[in-house]
Amino acid sequence: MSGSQEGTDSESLIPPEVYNVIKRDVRDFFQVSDSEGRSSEDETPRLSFFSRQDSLDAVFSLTEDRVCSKPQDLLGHTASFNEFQMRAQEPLLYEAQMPDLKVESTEPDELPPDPVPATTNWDGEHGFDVTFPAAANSSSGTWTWSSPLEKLFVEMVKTCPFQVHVNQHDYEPLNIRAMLVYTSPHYIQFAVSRCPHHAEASHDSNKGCTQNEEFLQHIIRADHQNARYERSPSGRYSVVIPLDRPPPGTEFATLLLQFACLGSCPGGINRRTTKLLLTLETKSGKVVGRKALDLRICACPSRDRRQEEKKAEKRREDDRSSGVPPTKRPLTNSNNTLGVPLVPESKKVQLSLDTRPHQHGMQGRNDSRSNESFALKMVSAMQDMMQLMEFLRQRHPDVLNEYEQYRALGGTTLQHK
Amino acid sequence: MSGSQEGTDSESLIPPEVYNVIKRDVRDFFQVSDSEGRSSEDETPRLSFFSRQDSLDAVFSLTEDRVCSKPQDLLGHTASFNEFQMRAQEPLLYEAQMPDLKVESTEPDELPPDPVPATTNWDGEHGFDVTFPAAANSSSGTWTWSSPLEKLFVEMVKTCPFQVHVNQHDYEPLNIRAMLVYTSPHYIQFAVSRCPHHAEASHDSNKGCTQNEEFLQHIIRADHQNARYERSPSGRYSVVIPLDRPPPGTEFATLLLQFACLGSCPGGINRRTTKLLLTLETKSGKVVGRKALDLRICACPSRDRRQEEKKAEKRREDDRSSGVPPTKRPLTNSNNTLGVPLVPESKKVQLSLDTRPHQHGMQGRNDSRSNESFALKMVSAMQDMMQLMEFLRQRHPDVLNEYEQYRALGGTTLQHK
DNA sequence: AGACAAGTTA
DNA sequence: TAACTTGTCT
Ligand SMILES: [Zn+2]
Ligand SMILES: [Zn+2]
Repeated sequence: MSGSQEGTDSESLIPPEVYNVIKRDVRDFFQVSDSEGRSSEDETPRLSFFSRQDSLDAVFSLTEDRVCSKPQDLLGHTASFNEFQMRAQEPLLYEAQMPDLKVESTEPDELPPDPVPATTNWDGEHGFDVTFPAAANSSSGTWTWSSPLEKLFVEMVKTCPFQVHVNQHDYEPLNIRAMLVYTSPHYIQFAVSRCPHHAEASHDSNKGCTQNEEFLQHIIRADHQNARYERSPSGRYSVVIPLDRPPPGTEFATLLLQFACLGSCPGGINRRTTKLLLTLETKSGKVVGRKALDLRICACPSRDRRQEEKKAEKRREDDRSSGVPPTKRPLTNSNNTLGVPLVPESKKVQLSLDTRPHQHGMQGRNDSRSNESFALKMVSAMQDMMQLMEFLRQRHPDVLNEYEQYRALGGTTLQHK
Repeated sequence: MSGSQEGTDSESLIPPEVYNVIKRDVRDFFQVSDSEGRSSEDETPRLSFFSRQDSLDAVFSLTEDRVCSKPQDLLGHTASFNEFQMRAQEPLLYEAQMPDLKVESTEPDELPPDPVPATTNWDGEHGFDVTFPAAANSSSGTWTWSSPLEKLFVEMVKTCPFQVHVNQHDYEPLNIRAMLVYTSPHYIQFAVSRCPHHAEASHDSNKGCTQNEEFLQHIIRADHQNARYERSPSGRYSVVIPLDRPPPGTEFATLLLQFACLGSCPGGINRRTTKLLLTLETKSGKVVGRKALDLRICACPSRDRRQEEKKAEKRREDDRSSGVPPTKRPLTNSNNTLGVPLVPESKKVQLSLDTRPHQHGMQGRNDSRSNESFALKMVSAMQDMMQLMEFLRQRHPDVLNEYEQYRALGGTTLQHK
């Protein structure tokens, strides 16, 4: 622990409901465990904001150090982290808040390339969108789409149909590229590939396939004659499928994909959450649209969907009872607790703390508990830190690296334990 | 289904308790599933008496065809299959019944070699035995020995101490060889090796180890300076450790072993049960003692031990309520229902059916259910078939092959579905 | 679909 | 150690 604040104090100051909501959201967002990161079988995340050594308590006291060391009566905005998580999936909202940072309206070449692929939706001028057949949905067995979760659940190596919508009037020939990425900022840097077991040429799932060494590493398979399997220089696997024109009278073309590993595969995805990244590309490879879908490859799609939807319900319940409002709250420069303006570092961000009180009223219930405002302030601070990280990840991975080194060298403010 | 007997009939003729006990024992013994063998991820057992196509019902009607087609009032001996399974672990008993087939009292060279290693205990002239420290037992956490089950439960890559007893007065230098084998007759033919995930050189469990390609395949590791890792021509991995003399005043030497895969590893052991085979060998490699221990490598040894012991208790309960006596019953030529004398085929076994009524009284409760005698007869028949298989496996694998081909060609008596 | 199995997390 | 997760069996 650093400074004057004891780690256990931070917990005692927070009402348990709020504390639990914070814990829950940090866990889900980063996919770190309560005690010591994920199992030893994992790749070590390079981005170690919540490193192996940090218990959540330690992280919390760090937050206090940075944001709350001077007692103030901050009644910050209140929102749980999952709200932020949702925001990250809403580029339009994001863009509205940060006009300097048009993520998707410009050339894709401007985006941080391969190591950290963009996962924001962008319909583009072709009106790109992906939907699923309403029929057979949620009951068929081999796959099911959850609208409330916006998440697809599929069995391994079973064909799943994607309805690809592109403006009919446009006759430029286009491709769809499909790629998997990890959802968590901890893991998004790593390429998603098949586990050693399923990548063995002798495995059943590889019978009758091109016994190409590289192909065995591809989780995504396209049921299409002209599918082209690619491996990027950074090691990411994707498959490129020519976009067939929708049949006359139909407003979409159907894309057939399979996924050749389970989300639980040891040595592979290993229970990390994933997104399916579908990008619309010109024949020359220029990205003109993007859609990122949460994807879970599992043995029992319908059971797991039911389970996750129930869990999401419980989550909303907990939000309510902890006073954290479930409504989305756009983050702007005027309501963030970090004091770091939401502009890129290249534009001369001053990194000094800004601890001015925020004037936004509490949006949850305002009950009699004396610690409430502190607790909610904590939530806000954590939330902003996470958003900052996401921002850096997307815009300035180099800064994250720098930060990392800083921590590795035992930077005074952040050092603890 | 073959012949005049419908598969479903066989079930209806058997009291449910008895039927369930049969099913239970066949499943556990062969590790076949009720419907279609094990998961598709498996090696295909060459020995397919219960093949992928055979439901248990089909197998049952087969049994009737062969043994019970002529209605007879056979009140056969009654015993569940697990009794047989236990018998297989008792070579002395075995030998007493089949004096022509001294399994362990002769040169090991006479035994069916590598592809089917012997798993019978043999203390030999050195009084070879293996025990476990009584302390720390069942509570320590990383390993626990279950006396009732005669089974060792260990965590992966945790050191477990084996107390090796050898007559003190013998000064010949000896080795211990440790090897894993599958328990089920279906799988014992396959070498046990590490799963692809854990066999990757980059895996944590291989840090600081000889990065020898072969070593990565060894599940068993010995904490001993002079341990020698071997791979047999048939692909079985074992480790040979010089047997240290017991310290003066002690009657055993301590052998330290680790196991570098879980019993559940996909692409590896894959939930099949295993035995740890410890053989006492002279320096020239002659086997002079053997001990086979049931072994489960798992993440929660104590939980799983508790669970299996509870299950064994329930099993005895079911035996009792189904009228199948839990006592061991030696099988001899005079009480087997198969009509196949228990001598090797090389000694001119006639394979004709022998359906003479057996005079052995029922040993279980003799209640009013009309189907009881038929059901118990079924139990006997199945039991004998299983013993026959075990016998063939140990003594005449070539005959099993022949039988297999016979079935593959659609042998009339056995063919079904 | 429900129950079980077995690694992981709390 | 209990609860949860998630593949597999019934
Ligand atoms: Zn896999
Ligand atoms: Zn393994």
